[in-house]
Amino acid sequence: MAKVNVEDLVRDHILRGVFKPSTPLKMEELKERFDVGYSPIREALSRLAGEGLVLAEANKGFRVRPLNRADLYDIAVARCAVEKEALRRSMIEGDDGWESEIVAAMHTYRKKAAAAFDSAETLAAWELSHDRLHTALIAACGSPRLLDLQQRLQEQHMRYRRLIVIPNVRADAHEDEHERLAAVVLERRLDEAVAMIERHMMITVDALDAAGYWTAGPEPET
Amino acid sequence: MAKVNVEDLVRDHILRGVFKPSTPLKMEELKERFDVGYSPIREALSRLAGEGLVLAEANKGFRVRPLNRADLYDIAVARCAVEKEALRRSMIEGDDGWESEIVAAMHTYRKKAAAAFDSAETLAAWELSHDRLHTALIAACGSPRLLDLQQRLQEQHMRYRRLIVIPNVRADAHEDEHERLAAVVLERRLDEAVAMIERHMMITVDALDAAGYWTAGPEPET
DNA sequence: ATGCAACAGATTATCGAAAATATTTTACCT
DNA sequence: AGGTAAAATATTTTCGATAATCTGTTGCAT
Repeated sequence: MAKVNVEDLVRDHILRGVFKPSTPLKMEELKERFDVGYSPIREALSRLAGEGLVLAEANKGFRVRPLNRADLYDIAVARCAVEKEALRRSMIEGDDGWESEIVAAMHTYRKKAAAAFDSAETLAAWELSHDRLHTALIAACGSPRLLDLQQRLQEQHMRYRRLIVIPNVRADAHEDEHERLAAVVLERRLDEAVAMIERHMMITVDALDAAGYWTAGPEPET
Repeated sequence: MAKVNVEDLVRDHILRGVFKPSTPLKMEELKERFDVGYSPIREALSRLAGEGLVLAEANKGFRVRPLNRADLYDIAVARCAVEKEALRRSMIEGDDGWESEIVAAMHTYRKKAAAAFDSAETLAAWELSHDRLHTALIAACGSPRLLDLQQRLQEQHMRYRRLIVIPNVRADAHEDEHERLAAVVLERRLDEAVAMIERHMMITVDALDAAGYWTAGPEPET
């Protein structure tokens, strides 16, 4: 069998929703499913706990981190801190290569967005191109830590974004916030870009609020 | 024997410099020293790797993360992103309780700073009060993630700060940047405070540069 | 001498049994 | 019935033996 990494495997399962929020991650079950011993599983879960996708309670094992509004809002706040600073630095330092990567990412994003609702696969492809675009924007920031933080926060955000089909993809491309954001970034209008990304971070929070998502069912806090 | 957590134990050893930068963390040795089996050690080291204090290489084990200028600078950049945003939110949301905590932290800091150079213990106490002050400033930001990130970045920063005795404690308290920073924060002069903390983040970078620290010996990059 | 392959020693990574801890069930008393 | 204690079961967590991998060394051919 191909050599696969348990951490990535579990992460994928969580992000794809195979392991649902709050689900206990039983040792026996994971051992069976991935065909590995206890040690690699515990190690992987420990790391994922540090990453924020998994919750660990002493002597009670691990479970998939639950979703709630407060946590989503917090992700947005943290992303705000990271992406604002990273974008600022990126727009100051970014060279021609950086610009062209943005143009390329934007092109892909447009294509994937157009076909987003054709199937589950094209939807996933759209999501991927979306995250890639955001990464491209800050790619020139020069800070490994900011890039890594963005990556992790994007992952955590993804689980929430998938709760609803975000009504953010318009037939008219110019209606899409990303079009305008990318344009402003490439024109190096720094303050405008930072302000835009700050608002942009709140889209999923607002969308779920507008849909009444958190009021519908009884909210599971734990 | 008291029930202790291996992760905290190893973290302390790294931060206190018992385990020096780049030192391989051998399983056998740690097993012996802490009197535990392999599993808890690997788990702890995995988490510490995610935290950034330890480096993990597949099939080559773990070692204490090395120190170099680029990494210190990156810590400063990340702290900049986190503390600027957190301070901003804290200054907007902070109530009377928050203010009084700052006054208290500042008082302690002043006392510890005055006695900082008496002994190794008082120096450590000063460091602790310093980090506590910074935490107090952003305590009202309302974001668990930003608070957690600050904590982790402070830890990572600590190893660098200890490389030199930072000539930042003046007999005249008003010369200390922290005095002015705390004052500006309490007066809610937002833009000034954010600008100050941004500069403040670079103190250790500049101090080590000024001391020629990185040019002295041959820099170990790996 | 130099390069390379096979061997030997050291170290990490994994496994599954055993110990520790939590949870559920049962039995008993008021 | 309601509540508590003890036993039984389920689950996590740790341990040390074993397997896998890396590193350095020897011996041999060029």
